[in-house]
Amino acid sequence: MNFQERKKKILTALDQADSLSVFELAEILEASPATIRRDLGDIAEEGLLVRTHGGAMRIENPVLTGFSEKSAVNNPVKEQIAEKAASYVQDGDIIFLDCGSTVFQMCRFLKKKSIRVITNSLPVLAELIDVPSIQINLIGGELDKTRKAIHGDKAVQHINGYHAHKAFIGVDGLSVENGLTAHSEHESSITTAFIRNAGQVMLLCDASKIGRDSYVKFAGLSSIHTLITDPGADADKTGALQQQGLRVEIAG
Amino acid sequence: MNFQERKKKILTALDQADSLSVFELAEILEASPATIRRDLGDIAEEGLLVRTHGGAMRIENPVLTGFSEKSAVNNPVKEQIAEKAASYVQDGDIIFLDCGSTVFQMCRFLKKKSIRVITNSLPVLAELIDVPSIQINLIGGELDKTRKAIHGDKAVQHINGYHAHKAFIGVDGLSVENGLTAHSEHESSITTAFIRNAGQVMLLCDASKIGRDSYVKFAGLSSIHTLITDPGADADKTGALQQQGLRVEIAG
DNA sequence: TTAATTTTGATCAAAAATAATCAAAATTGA
DNA sequence: TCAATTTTGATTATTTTTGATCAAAATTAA
Repeated sequence: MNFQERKKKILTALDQADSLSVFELAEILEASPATIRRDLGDIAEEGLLVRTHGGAMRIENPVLTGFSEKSAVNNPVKEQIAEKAASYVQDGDIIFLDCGSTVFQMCRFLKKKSIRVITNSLPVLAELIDVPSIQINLIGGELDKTRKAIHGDKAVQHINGYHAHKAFIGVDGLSVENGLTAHSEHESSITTAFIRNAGQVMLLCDASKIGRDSYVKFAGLSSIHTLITDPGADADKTGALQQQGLRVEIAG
Repeated sequence: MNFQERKKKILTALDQADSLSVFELAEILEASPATIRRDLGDIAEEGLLVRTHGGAMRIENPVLTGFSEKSAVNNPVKEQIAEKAASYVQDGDIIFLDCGSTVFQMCRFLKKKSIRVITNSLPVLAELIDVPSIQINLIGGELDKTRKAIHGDKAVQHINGYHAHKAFIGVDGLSVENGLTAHSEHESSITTAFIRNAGQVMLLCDASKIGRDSYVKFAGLSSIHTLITDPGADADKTGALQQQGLRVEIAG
C-alpha cells in the first residue's frame, strides 16, 4: 500500500472515529507505527488532520471546510505541479492566485513564505488566513457560489488596480493553434486581468489539458511566461509549445 | 487519552455544567489532578475557559474559530436587535451589511429572503453562502485577519461603486454630542462609505453604547435614519436622540 | 486576626511517544 | 537485467507527558 492510499484510508477512518491512536491506525492499515507517524506528520502538514501525541484527531471547522477544496487533494499530479510552481515564489513577492484547484494546492507549499497574495478564491483565502507571514488582498465583486470565487466586472477592475510580480493561473485548454481557452467568459476575464497585471505569468496545467481546446479563446501563448506541467505530458505537444517560445517546466 | 482529547472533553463538560472542580474533571477524564491542572492552565491561556481556584469556569465569548462568529450567539439582546433589524429587509432589497457582531446576527433572520447582500464581513459571507435566494457581493481589499473583514482604500472605492436600499451598521459609540464614533479609522472609513451609498441607514446598537463615545468621530446623527436598540436603553438618552430627529426603535 | 484546610506550582522519576538512524525491501528508470 | 532511488520497519536516543511528592500560597473557618 502506498502513501496516497494510506492517506485516503487514514482520513476516512478519522471521519468516523474522531480520533485514533498511532497503534490503532497501524493495525487498520497493516503498517508499522513508524510509517503511520511519517504519514500523520505529512498529512498534518497539509492541514487535513491534527496531530496529537499518540495519534491524530479529525479537523473540524464546518465553515472553513465548507470553503476547502478537496478535489485536488489526493491528486499527486496536481500536488507535484503545485509544489514546482510554489518553488518560484520568493519572500517579498506579490502574487496573484486564481481559483483553480491546482493553484489552490500551492497554498500548502506557500505557508512558510513571507508574501502578499491577491486572490479571488475563497478556498485560498480560507487556507491562508491563519498564516501570519502572508498578507491577503481579496478581490471584490460578485460571488460565484459553486466555484467559491469572485468574478464579474468589479473583480476585473479590482485586479487592474494592482500589479503583482507573478501570476499563477489555470486554464481549461492550451494549444498551439488556439492559445489559452476557458469554459466561461467569467473565468477568462479574470484570468486575462491577472495576465495583464503580472510581471511573470505561470500557467499550471496538467497533461490532460495540453493540446485540448475549450470554448472561450482568451489569450495567446505569448502572454504566458512559463508552463508548469507533469511528466505525463506528451513530448510532441510540449515540444511544439516550446517552439512557440514558451518555457516548459516538468514537475516531479 | 492525550491533551487534545481531554481539552475537547473539558470544554464539552463545561458547556453543560458552567463550572467544574479539578477533582470532578479528574474523575470524568480518568486523569490525575496534576494533569487536569496543567490542562486547565493551558486551555485558560488560549482563552477558552476561566481558571478558578479549585477548578474552571465556562467563558462567554470563546475565541472565534475559522470564519464563524460566535461572540454574539447566546446574547439575547443582540439577537433581538438583529431580528428587529432583519424585519426591515424586504424581498428584492439590496443591502449593505458591515462586520459587527450584532449585524452578523441578522443573517439567521435573512435566510428566507430573496435579496442581494454587499458585505465586507467573512462571517456574514460564510453564513449566507449556502442560501440560494441570496446573492452576495463581496467587498474587495486588504484582509484584516483579526476582524475577519476587508478594509482599506480599495474597499471604500468598491463600496462607492454601488448603491444599496439599506445599510445595516454598528458603531462603538453614539451620543448627541459626538454623533457616531468608532475604535479605528479602518472601521469608520468603511462605515462612512456604507452610509454615503445607502438610501436608508439602520444603526444596530445595544444600550451600552448609547451615550458612550469612542475614539474616531466619523458621522453625525443626521446620517442615520433609524436606531435599533434594546429595551435596556436609557429613556433620557434615547429621548435626546429622538429630539435630534433620529427615529428610535426598541427591539423585543 | 490566626489557625486549619485546600489548592497550587515546582520538581522529579517513570512511562509513553517521537525523531533520528540505518539496513532491508520495494520501486523505479535505464 | 541491474543500479539507483525511494520506502519501509526495526533500533536507539531524545523528547514529551504523566503522576507523585512537597513546600508555598490561597482560601476558609474559627
